[in-house]
Amino acid sequence: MKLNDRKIRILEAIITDYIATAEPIGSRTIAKKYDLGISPATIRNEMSDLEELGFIEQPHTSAGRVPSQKGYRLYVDNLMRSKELSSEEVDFLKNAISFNVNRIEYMMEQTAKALAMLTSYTTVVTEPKSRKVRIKHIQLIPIDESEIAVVIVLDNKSIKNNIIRVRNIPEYEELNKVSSGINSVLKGRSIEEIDSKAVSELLSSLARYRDMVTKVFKTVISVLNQEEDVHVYTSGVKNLLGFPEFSDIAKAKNIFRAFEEKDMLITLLGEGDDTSADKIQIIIGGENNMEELRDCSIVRANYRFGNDSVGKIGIIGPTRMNYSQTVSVLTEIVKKLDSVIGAFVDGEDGGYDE
Amino acid sequence: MKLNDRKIRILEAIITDYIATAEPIGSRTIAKKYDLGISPATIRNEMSDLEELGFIEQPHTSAGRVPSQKGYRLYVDNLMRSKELSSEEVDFLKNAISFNVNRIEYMMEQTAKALAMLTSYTTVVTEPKSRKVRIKHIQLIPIDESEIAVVIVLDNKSIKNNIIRVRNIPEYEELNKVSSGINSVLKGRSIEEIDSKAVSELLSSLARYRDMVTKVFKTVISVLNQEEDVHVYTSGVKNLLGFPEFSDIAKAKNIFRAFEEKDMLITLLGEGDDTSADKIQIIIGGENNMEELRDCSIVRANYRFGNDSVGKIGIIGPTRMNYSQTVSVLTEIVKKLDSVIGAFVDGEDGGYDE
DNA sequence: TGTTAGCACTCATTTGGGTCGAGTGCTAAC
DNA sequence: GTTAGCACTCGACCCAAATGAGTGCTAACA
Repeated sequence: MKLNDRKIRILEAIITDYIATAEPIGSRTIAKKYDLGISPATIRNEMSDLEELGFIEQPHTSAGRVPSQKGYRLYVDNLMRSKELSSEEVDFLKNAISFNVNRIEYMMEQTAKALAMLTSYTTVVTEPKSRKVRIKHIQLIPIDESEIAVVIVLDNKSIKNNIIRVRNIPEYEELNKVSSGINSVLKGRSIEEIDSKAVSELLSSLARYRDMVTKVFKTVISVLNQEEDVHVYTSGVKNLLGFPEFSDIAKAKNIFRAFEEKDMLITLLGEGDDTSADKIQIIIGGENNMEELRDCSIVRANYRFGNDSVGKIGIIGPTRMNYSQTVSVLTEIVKKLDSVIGAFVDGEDGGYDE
Repeated sequence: MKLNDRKIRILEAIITDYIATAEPIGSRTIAKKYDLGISPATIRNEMSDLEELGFIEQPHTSAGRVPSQKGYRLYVDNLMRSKELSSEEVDFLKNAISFNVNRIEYMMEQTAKALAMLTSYTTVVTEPKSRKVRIKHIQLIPIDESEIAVVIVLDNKSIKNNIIRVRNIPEYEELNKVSSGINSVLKGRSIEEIDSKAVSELLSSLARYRDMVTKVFKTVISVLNQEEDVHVYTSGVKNLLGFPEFSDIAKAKNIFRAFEEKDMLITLLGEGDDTSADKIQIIIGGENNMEELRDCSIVRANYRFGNDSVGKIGIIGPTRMNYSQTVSVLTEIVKKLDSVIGAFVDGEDGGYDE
């Protein structure tokens, strides 16, 4: 049996309609609503074939057909036409997000929110993360008699800090010298580039502060390894409650459980991941391996931060989500983020704030 | 009409039962389940009185009675017996939360999660915040040719940082001197204690770096004013979906909307607030002014951080929530937090980590 | 040979009536 | 003041019939 042009047109009609209405659709309705120039009976025959081919299925005997996972896949890969964003939508995104790279967490939070509002699905955004991040500067700051703060400036513009407790804290000037010593060894290096010989030399030359310096190194390593958990911003979870497929409370609860588990979200965004890929990826229904999210699809993308580090954005909706619009919105936002962040990292963006 | 002892016992029975079952309760059931030594008919008469007094109400003519807001209020204020936590519960809290004050955000997140699990309601926790926070130290760190990081150590153990862009950045040594100058003026001060004369003197003595220093002060002010938005940790939102009162999707969606609005949560935790109060506060049903949360009650408390700054914890459940258990759990956790944080701030807690 | 009209059949959903039972209020007797 | 008895109310539940959207099959048509 061949998937001829007419079958494809019918399949497209079924998917379009189902995306819009969430109701199974029958032959008569297709004939009436979509001008295919053939009668319901013919459509019935074709639908019977489409079902046999696995592109659509029937919830129960006397109901219409709905697209199957395989059907959506065909649609997404071959049929879907990309949709231009309306100027209102572009404006909305521009106004809803303050592209202020100094407050990157805030920006990501706003991005999540804006996407959730625009698509009326759920949005998940992770902070950018890099394996090759380098140290720009390390500074030790005294807090009180028994504590100092270790401030680590990274070359991806983020600043991490941690408090450590040590027994004897040197005077301010002295502490600055220790800072300098540590900097001389670590500055400009990524985790793989740390020279362990230089480190142990430094340790012996600063024997008086051995305890402290060891702790500092420990902190640095843990920061570079990004052991601390990455932030995840979620928005619009409530949106899903509006869709009829989740009006069953039990189902809804299941999905919500997934959204409360940060680890799950991270796997969801990372699964089968090709970090270098610039392309938007679409994961349909059961293609993700999470039982809880079997009735959901995910449209996700990476955004660049500098040359090397990437964050992820995912938009999660019902399987019959509006893929075309979602892809457009996501493309737009990733482009915007890339350009804003890129300009910032390159220093092209003048913008000395007053 | 007087609220005699017998009426109170009946009211208590109604509330206890309704909290457990979420079903309206009738006179016969009370007579059977609770050994009050009177017949259903008598109970009926008393219930009729209780209804007239406004402590209970009838969803519809042929149903039993449910407690009214006024009824819960009476119960919470006068009738409720405080319940000891079981040792399992205490253990659970102890194990679920790693009381590590160096990672305060993490600790708060865990606290929210643990409370949500233990109570099976929703928990909201805000970071501690203080109006009288003082500066302990300020450090300027060079990032590149056009940017420096301003790191501000506060006396509540938190460290804030911000990147500012400036045109001409002095050498490292010179920058340290500027840091020192700024410190001499700001160290140990809260926002109200900043000496504006000293500031302007400093500004003129550092005329070369006027632009930079001005920006640093601006940053400091904004940090001290805590203009940046406070973190809120929420956990267990999905739990509410398990309660029959929210099995109506529309209602659930409404509530979820509230939980996605950070501002709403903050108001919720802060409303009619007495920051100095150590007491646990209970807000029943419509007593909060949020339409969305009319069917919810909130049990909330402040926890201290140092002498002066406070964070808030709120547990949100259906109006018929188990007030007694919730109060106990919350009391326990606040006590624990106060002691952990207190010990840390006072430096009594030795704990030099190895 | 592909298309279509016609028809019997299926089955989820809706509708309406009937019963059940939990609960009430009232009255009269204790 | 308490209780037994009774009529009444009304939501919940069940069941059967009606509805209608949809199908598959067959036979006629172009």
